[in-house]
Amino acid sequence: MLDMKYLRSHFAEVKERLKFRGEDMSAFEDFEELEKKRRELLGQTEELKSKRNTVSQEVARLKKEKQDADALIAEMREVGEKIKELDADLRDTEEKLEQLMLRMPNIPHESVPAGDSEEDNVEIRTWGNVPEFGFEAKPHWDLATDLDILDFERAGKVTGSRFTFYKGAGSKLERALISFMLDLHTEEHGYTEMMPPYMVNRTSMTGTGQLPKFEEDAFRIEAEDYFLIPTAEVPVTNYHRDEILNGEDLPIAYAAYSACFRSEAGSAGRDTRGLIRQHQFNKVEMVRFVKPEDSYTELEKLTGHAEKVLQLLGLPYRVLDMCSADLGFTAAKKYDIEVWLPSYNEYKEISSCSNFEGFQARRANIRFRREKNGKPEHVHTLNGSGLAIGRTVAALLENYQQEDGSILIPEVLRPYMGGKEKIEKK
RNA sequence: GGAGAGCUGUCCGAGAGGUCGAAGGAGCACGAUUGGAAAUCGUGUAGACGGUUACCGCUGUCUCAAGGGUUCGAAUCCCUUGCUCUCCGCCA
Repeated sequence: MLDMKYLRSHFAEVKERLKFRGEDMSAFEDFEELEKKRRELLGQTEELKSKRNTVSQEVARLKKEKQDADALIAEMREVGEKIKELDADLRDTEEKLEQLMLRMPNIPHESVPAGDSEEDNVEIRTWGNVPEFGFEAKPHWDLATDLDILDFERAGKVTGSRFTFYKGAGSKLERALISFMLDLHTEEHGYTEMMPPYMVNRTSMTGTGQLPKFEEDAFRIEAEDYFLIPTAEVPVTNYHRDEILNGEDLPIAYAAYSACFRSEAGSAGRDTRGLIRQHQFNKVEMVRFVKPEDSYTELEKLTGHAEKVLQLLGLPYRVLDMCSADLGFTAAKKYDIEVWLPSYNEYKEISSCSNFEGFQARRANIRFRREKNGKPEHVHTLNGSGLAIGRTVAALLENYQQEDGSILIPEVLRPYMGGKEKIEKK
């Protein structure tokens, strides 16, 4: 959510910035009028309440002195009715204003490149060498099925499409990657490990920006009105919802493993094979709560932490600076990290590192105090995948495949794989 | 799932229709005292949203789990929801 006071005084400017990201502003045209109406109603009702308060004290005094207060009480009864009316009107106006605000996307940072589509994202660096195979390389779904380490078919029977069973060395590899990434982030990068709930309530989903606009992307538990988390970002960011943090404790950094659930509404027909687009996948997520003035250096740091995982795994990747059209609803600035995927013969997103500035902090009411008795300010929040595990498995299988269909295990993972050097057919 | 108890400020805890943003402690901050500390004493110690303002500030409204209701007036009475605790049942 944007800052209401800022919006009030810079509405024209904000409109320009949001048009820059391709947002249709017609839905927000009512903002100024609603905002003005809100303040008018607030002024009126507060004035009456003030009157009621003073007169009520007067009534108390008269009664104490055994004097007649009936006239005042009658008068206040009317005032009470009027207040009730105004309050109802005010509530209605505030509700409309809030709904509007909750659907207004974040303002892009000035460094965000202009663009109309994902074509305009800017590649800012690449790392590693794209492998060249002296044989016909296979996609990971074929490799994995041959090795009997993934079973998409039976998952289809047991649940439905876009699910999988990990099996044997495949399951162990998934587990190894989770442990490896968590250990790296906690031991080398200073994160505190966390395992969050996989279901959250509506308030949490609204806090991080998945709701109200993107409800169809999430799985919902109807009986409780809970949502399966699409990413650990949701529970972990909301961990500090409605809190005032101690400025000295910032930055606060959490690394959380969780399963993630996405309905993939609107993705029918895309990436139908393999691990790339599943309804359920594992991910290690990094979340940072920082001071506003630090958030852009923090974003570089966070992105570096995600890149480090790929470097240690020896997987070639590139980093993209997301253009104005591809920023997503909540981010002010976003880098995507894409790993090389031989089966696609291109780079494919494996991590997304974002600076939300105060956008989530305002929604979720996460603040901090610089000094003991200082005024609370909103923190800036950031998060990034470090990394999506399923896609990492896909990349490992494809990039480390051998001619005989076996998979070489990168050195850093071997301690987590019982010392095993390769995955091969039994 | 059944029965019961509770939810007040950073924490503990009073409060039972008007004088309550809320007694009293503790904690914390600052000051006095001290060679320094402990102890002691003094002072201070919410947030949101408006108005006003160059700034310090001043001022109004709201907030005692959340939302609604009764009343001239609600922390206090009523209703709904959430959460916590105890006992029973079921259970990884």
